[in-house]
Amino acid sequence: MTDPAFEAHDHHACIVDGVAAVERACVARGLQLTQTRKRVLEILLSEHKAMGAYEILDVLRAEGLGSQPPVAYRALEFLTKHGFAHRIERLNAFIACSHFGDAHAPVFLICRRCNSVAESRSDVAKSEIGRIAKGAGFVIERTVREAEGLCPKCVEAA
Amino acid sequence: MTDPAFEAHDHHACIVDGVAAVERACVARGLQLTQTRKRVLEILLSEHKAMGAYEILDVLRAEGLGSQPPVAYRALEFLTKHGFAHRIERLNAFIACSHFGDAHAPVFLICRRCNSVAESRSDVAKSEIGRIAKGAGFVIERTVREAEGLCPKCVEAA
DNA sequence: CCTTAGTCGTTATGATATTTCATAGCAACC
DNA sequence: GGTTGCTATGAAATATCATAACGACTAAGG
Ligand SMILES: [Zn+2]
Ligand SMILES: [Zn+2]
Ligand SMILES: [Zn+2]
Ligand SMILES: [Zn+2]
Repeated sequence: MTDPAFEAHDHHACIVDGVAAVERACVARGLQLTQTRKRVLEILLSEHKAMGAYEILDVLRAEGLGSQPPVAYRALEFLTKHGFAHRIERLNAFIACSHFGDAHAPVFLICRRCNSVAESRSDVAKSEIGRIAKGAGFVIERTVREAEGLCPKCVEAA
Repeated sequence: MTDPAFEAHDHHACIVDGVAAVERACVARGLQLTQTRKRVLEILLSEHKAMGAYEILDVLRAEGLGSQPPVAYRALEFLTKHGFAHRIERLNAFIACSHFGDAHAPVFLICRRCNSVAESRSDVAKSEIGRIAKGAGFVIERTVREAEGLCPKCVEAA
C-alpha cells in the first residue's frame, strides 16, 4: 500500500479531475464556485503539499485576483467548510482534499523533509480517539489527526 | 470512566502535586526549573484549560517576571520539550501535562463550550494513525491527535 | 422596481511565533 | 586569577497567521 502523494503519478490529471469533481459537487449542492475560489482550489491542487494562506495570496495577487488576506481566507473558508480542502493544524496551512466525496475525518501524514502531505480517511468511531472519547462521555464533532515524520522516499534517502 | 478535567476534584492538590512531580523530574534529569519556568507551569496548572502564550505573558508581566514574547515562549519550549506541558495545535495554545511521567503521545478532548481540555495517553503503534502510517511506509516521529466537541457536562447542559 | 442573501474589496487590527544580537551567571580548567 | 564553554536572559525587530468591520456590488426572487 502506497499513497499518491508519496509516489509518481499523472499529476496533471490530479488537478483536472480535482477541479471537475468540485465543480460537479458545487452544481449538485447549489454552491457558487466563483473565480477566486476555483483558482485557490487549483493552487492547492498544484502540489501535494500544504500551502500557507499568504503563499496562496501571493499567487492571487500576481494574477490580479485580490491582494488582501481576507480574499484568501474567505476562499479557504469556503473550500474547507464544504470539504474540498483541509486545514493542517500542525502547519497552519491548507491542502486540497484528495479523498473527495462525502464528509470524512481525514488523517494526515506530513513529511518534515520534503514537505509532502498524504491524506487518508478513517472511521473516527473505530479509531482510538473515538474509543477514548466514548469512554469519557465526550461527544466528538471534529478531529485533528496529523502525524509528522518521514515519508518512504525520505526514509530511504536518509 | 471519566476524566479529571471533566469532573470535580481537589484542584489545589492538582497544582501542588503537579509542580512537585516536575520538580522531582528536573532534579532527576538534571534540568533547571527556573523561576519563570516554574511559574509558567503553575499558571498552566491553574486550570484544565489551554492558555495562549500571550495570556501567560500577561500574568508574567503583571508579576514582573518578563514582558517580551520570548520570555513566555522559552519557558513553554522548555516545558513542552521535556513533556511537562503540551501544545494544543487546534487552539494555538498550551496546557500542563496531566499524565506526567515518561514520553507519551497524548490525545486531547477539547470542549468547545466550556473550553476544558482533557488529556489521554495512547499507544501510537496500536492506533489507527499508526496503522495507516505503517501501511504507507511512513515513519512517525510525532503525532497530533485532538478531538473537538462537547464534554459530558456540556452535553448534559445542552 | 425592491428586497435580500451572498460575495467582494479594502483598511485596520489582533494574535502568534521567530530571529537576531547582546548580556549575565556559573562552573571547569589551566 | 583568567579563560573558556555553556545555559539562561533581555530586548528589539520582524515574520507569519488570522479576523473584525464596513461599504459596494450582484444575482435571484417577489
Ligand atoms: Zn479529504
Ligand atoms: Zn519526504
Ligand atoms: Zn502529557
Ligand atoms: Zn464542556
